[in-house]
Amino acid sequence: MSPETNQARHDRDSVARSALALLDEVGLADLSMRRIAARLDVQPSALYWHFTSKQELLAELADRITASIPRGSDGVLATARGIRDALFTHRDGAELVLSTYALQLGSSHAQSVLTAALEAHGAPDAADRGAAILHFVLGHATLVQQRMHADSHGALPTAGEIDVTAGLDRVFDLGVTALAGVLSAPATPPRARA
Amino acid sequence: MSPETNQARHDRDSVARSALALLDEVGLADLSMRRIAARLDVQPSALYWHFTSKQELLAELADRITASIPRGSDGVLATARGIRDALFTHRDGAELVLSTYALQLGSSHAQSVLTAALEAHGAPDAADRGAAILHFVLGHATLVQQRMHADSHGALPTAGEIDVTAGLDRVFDLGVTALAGVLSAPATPPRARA
DNA sequence: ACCTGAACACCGTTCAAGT
DNA sequence: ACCTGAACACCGTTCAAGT
Repeated sequence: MSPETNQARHDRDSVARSALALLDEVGLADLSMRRIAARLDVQPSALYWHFTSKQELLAELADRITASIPRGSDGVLATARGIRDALFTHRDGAELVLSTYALQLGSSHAQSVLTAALEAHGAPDAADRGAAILHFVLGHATLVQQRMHADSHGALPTAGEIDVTAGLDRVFDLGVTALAGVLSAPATPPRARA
Repeated sequence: MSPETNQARHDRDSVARSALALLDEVGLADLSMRRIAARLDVQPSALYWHFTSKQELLAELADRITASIPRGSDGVLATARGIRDALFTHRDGAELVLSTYALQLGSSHAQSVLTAALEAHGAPDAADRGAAILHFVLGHATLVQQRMHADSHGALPTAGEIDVTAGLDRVFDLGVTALAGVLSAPATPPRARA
């Protein structure tokens, strides 16, 4: 009985996976190194063998979230939805990716997927439009996700029976198609050019 | 010599102003209740006479930042720039307003100024476009502001001599004009309708 | 009306030392 | 290679008590 007696012995991957699971349970604000350590039955200082700082751990989590973004979706809108949905996969995922991206840590996978989709569509300023769409998606998703969670637990001024999330999908689609350029706008079919 | 002997005696306004000044010096991450209290020569617990929580204080700061957004600028792009510049007026202003707005605390002054500008321009979906532009501006400004400050202090992977801020103004203008609708696009002058 | 003093339950990080 | 134990310098918040 030497293999799984009860000693833990973790590595980078097991720490990150445990942290990601804890993120879903308690949210980013309560995701502390001490809580992660407790979940692994380990002293807080043990985490610093695997990650040099909390920031590095968070960057790893952000990378795992963006890594699940599907490449080569059909069209810019579908790609943008893929990014948004990846952010929504984990609690506070948008906020986490936004702040990590701002500090220029973590990969730029989302950015590259977006510009690829734009180039495939023949957009003129693929790089600039890709950046703009990414900024919009991150801002939008951060706002919506925080609001969604605040709604589910009643901790805000409830304005009657109105669902605050209603209409936000419409705003998202409008935003992405507008930023992508006239080519992929759904309401106005592209007029054949001479 | 009774008026200004040395006793402090503060109110809501003096606390908020001191906190805003400290924000510019140390940034949002290091803006603690204890630091604000120290700056006012007061015990940390004294702050809770004026604000029920740190979150309420931060919401007040966010309101003061957005209150400086000018109403009735000429055009949607100018209005959006006014919002961005107001966020840039204080260190981490964009991040602060974004997170406060997400929690649905603080005023929606920025939102209303934007939709007003859009309606004045005769945009069809003024409310939706206003929301989309606000999400874009908040996401964009948060990203840019964090990157700007990381640049000025050398704490990131410097990719040669390239200025990271270069081209971001272009992305901002492109994003806002695209989201506002074809009417106010600068590169393509509005073709006279029949 | 506004503040002190003391406490409670937490943080991230470092570092010698253990196995 | 991976972890413990103990410490350091912090947090936000509460609450009785002072003036």
